[in-house]
Amino acid sequence: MPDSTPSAPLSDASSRLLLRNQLCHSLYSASNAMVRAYRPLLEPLGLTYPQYLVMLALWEHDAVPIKQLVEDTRLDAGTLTPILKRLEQKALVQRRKSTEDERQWLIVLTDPGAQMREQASDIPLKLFCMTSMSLEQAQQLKQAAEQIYHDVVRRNPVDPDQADT
Amino acid sequence: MPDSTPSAPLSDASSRLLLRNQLCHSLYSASNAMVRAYRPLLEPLGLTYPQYLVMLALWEHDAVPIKQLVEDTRLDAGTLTPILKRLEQKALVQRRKSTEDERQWLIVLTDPGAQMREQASDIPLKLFCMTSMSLEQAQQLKQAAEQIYHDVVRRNPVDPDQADT
DNA sequence: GGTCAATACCTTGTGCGCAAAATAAATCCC
DNA sequence: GGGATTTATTTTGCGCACAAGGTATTGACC
Repeated sequence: MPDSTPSAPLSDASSRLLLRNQLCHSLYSASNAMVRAYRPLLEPLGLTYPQYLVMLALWEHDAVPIKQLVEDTRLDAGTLTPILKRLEQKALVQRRKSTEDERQWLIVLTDPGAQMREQASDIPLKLFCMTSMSLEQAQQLKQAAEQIYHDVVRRNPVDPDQADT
Repeated sequence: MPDSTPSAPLSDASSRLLLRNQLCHSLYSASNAMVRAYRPLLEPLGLTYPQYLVMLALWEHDAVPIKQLVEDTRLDAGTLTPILKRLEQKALVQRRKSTEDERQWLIVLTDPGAQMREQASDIPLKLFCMTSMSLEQAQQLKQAAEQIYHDVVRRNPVDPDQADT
């Protein structure tokens, strides 16, 4: 392996700046490619990938405040607002004002929204089958992605109070 | 581990639809968090993460046609056009018409663009230090991300002729 | 040498990501 | 109980992702 996998990709500044040594570039392009791969699978449902994430969250817990959707989907609140608006336009969800806290909106599945779960049930397997990964590899990759997520979120917290604890 | 890491996350449709079993969700949020983590590091250079990717590519090969930048950065051509326009506005690159093929533009670093490489040299290490990953873990994650990228790109090719070969 | 398809690149339109600022309701606190 | 602070959500503005469609140049083929 003369140069495709140098033994010390962090050894000097020059090799660190090589695109082929950039873990983040691999992560970034893999994520984008994955969203692209979802597109034809989600197209029959009329969903985008982030919209699908919201539906996944709602199929687990219906009638949840937006705050919890932010937490579960890891989407930004400012991103979620227009996504929910579009899901509402498609008659998949409804907004209901929380009774005990007038600031909160509860997001509720409509019947079509709840029924869509069936049509989506084979999507995860289909996407997994696009890859040549073993289940073990996939689990390992998931765990590594989780670790990097929590690491960099901890160091770039939304709430500065959580920094360096 | 009663339910946080079920032994068979692909066993039935119900558990496959759980957000916590979605490798793609981990990948997606890790990638987004990573880009967020780059922001404060790139802010002194006045670059976004995709712009930084282009600069990385140019620091390797100057005076390249856009077609090669598409390949190296894995960014879409339609995405690259406005990125290059912004880099040009910041006087980091210039466009030069190729002499042997009038369709091609060559992207050339300006002096400030080339000199920016020095200021960027410690960014990869800084980001790596935000994580708690070992070098081995990082290399493993990179390789897994590469695999998933090539797998799903092969199955969702830009050029249909490449499908299922 | 003139069509015709392929190639390189750009444009347009929609949706997302996210920082920063705004709004409005709840809570703290004296 | 009234003003200050916090919390839940929305808005605004900019940049990116990408599909679809357009333009112009090249090269292949007849």
